[in-house]
Amino acid sequence: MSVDSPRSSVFTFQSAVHSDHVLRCLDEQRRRDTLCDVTVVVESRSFRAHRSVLASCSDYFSARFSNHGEPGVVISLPDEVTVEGFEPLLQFAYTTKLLFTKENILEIRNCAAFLGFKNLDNSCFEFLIPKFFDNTKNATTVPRRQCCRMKKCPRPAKDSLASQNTDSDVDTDKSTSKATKVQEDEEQQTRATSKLLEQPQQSGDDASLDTNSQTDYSLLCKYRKFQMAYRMESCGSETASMSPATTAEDRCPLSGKPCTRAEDIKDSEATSSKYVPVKEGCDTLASSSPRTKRPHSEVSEARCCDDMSGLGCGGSVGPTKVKLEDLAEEVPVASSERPRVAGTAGDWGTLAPTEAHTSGPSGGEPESEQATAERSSIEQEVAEHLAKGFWASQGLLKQLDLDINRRDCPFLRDLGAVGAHVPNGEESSRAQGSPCVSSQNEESDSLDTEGDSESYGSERACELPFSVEKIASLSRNDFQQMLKSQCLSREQLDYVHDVRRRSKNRIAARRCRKRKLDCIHNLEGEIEKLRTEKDKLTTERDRLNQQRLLTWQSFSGLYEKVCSEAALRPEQLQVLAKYSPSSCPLFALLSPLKSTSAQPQAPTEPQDSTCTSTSVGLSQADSCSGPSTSFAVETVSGKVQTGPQVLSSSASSTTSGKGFTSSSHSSSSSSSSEAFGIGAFTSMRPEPVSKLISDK
DNA sequence: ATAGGATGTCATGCG
DNA sequence: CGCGCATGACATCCT
Repeated sequence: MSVDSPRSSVFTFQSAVHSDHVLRCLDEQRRRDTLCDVTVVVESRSFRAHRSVLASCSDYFSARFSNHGEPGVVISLPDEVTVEGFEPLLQFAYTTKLLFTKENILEIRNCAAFLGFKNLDNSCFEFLIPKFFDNTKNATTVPRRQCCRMKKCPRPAKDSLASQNTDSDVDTDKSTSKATKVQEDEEQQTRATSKLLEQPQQSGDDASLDTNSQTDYSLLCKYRKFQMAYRMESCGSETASMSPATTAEDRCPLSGKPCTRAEDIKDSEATSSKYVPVKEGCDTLASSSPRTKRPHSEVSEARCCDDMSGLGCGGSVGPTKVKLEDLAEEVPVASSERPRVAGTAGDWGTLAPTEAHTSGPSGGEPESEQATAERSSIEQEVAEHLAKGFWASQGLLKQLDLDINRRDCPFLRDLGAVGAHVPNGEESSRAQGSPCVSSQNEESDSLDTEGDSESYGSERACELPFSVEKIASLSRNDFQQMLKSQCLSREQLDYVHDVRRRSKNRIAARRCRKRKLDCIHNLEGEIEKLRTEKDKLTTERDRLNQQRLLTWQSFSGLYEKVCSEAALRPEQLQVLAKYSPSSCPLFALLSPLKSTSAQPQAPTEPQDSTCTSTSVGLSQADSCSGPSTSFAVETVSGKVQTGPQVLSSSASSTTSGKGFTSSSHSSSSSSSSEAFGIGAFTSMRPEPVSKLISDK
């Protein structure tokens, strides 16, 4: 919208939300199947959509629709496109958000390539796929594709995934320009890639396994002195199990989907010790030039190095053809660099501990700190990469775009949403109004938890030859060995131990808090469950009461009928009542005689033996009602309708039945009144009564 | 300005 | 005895 001013100046107002709004409306329409003019059939599943939207996003659809002018067209996609891959893409088309998991990223990528989906930065796939699937491999064999692509660095021929991906990406680009023509090629690529990625896919399964394995831990027990938590944690440290939240909430900060951490965690043991210093070394390189003034390309390159270092890229990379690991291992951080490196927001070395935050509120299994750090570092790295790609693709990653908050980046926004600290030059998501690039220096000192001023100030003073995170992440033995290998002063030793203690404690505190939260959540769930159960039981009780009343009334009618037909005299009735439980409706018939109200308005509860009356103790019977009697009532009601054959067996099988029968014949004052409990009530059936009467 | 959440740190107890 | 962990308490920062 533009408005002409009185003077010839032209002002432009550009809505920042308009496009979002339009897209949102389109998505809404799609969901409601409003104004949709195409049905896309994928694997026998139909998706309604707008041709214009699809065509805008996909060369494939664009080409297809150009041949179908009429609305209401149904397009069946070839087998190469699967629901698993297409659905996220469709969602992306309408929401700009691509939800992916480690499991479906390949499928999405293949579908995107096939369909020529635009604006899905290939570098995302380039980055994500190897990140997801190659991490368990020897890190040094995994090239950082973004670097390598540009530099065409040599790759091990066996690193099929990487090379394949790279090649595929090229094809993807191709397909973007002429999707319909490269379908065959794409198919081949797809198949080849899938084949080659079989192994990685397994790692994905592992991840899911781990995910599942951790869903069954009870936080409630943790609450009780955290016993279970303790057990699970010790377990989780080994199995790298994740939280149930992950589960649910412990989703990848990038996508809201379950993360790949399990895999990452698994090899964290193997990589973490290397991982951190490598980053440092790389960062040392990266930080050798002024961060703020570095053009984006350089930033990316530096980042690329970082990323690569994370992967342990052994190939030559980018502008700095240095084997980073060697650098990190061999070059002790100079005192002049160290503080900056450590305190710099972009320091990968500070990443691991910081990232442990990501596991915090998202819930989940207490992980080993290394596992957490490692897993999180992957997530962070992925997020960072995606963020870069996002900004770059949006043309926002420029020095001048100081008003772009990292929050505007979907990846980092999500990352921040889970409480993650964002490492690197870009300050943490907490920082307000922070420019995504320009803040690198300004915020550099306030970044990492591990990089608090005190730590690094002291570290600077001590000039320690190793990083803080190394201090914290090493095992006890390794730590001791490292200390021995270094000739440290007393002050340095104290400081190192202090750092280690605080770091450990920090992580422990996180675990502790997370457990508490999980316990609270679990207890809430349990309360809700119990509440539901209570409601259910209350309803059941009411129903049973109602049924009991009806049963009692039915019995009363039957007894009355029988007695009237038999024309029993009051004495006979009393005799009969003598051997009947007070709960028997027979008493109702005696009420006129005894001038008591045996009333069914409050149906007499079948009583316990302790309150059974051998005489006509109606009032007693009333007073003996108890909650446990409802079962008996149900028994009665159930058997009343079962007929004589059941009744006879039931009566003869119960002691009360026997007592009733025998006493009726002997007319002895049976002391078996105690037997007139539930069973007695159960045995009080019309048939025995009539039999008794007839016997009489 | 203030409340509340998140996080780090310290002290303490336990294994 | 040293160490790691769990946890309560407190401080600080941030929203």
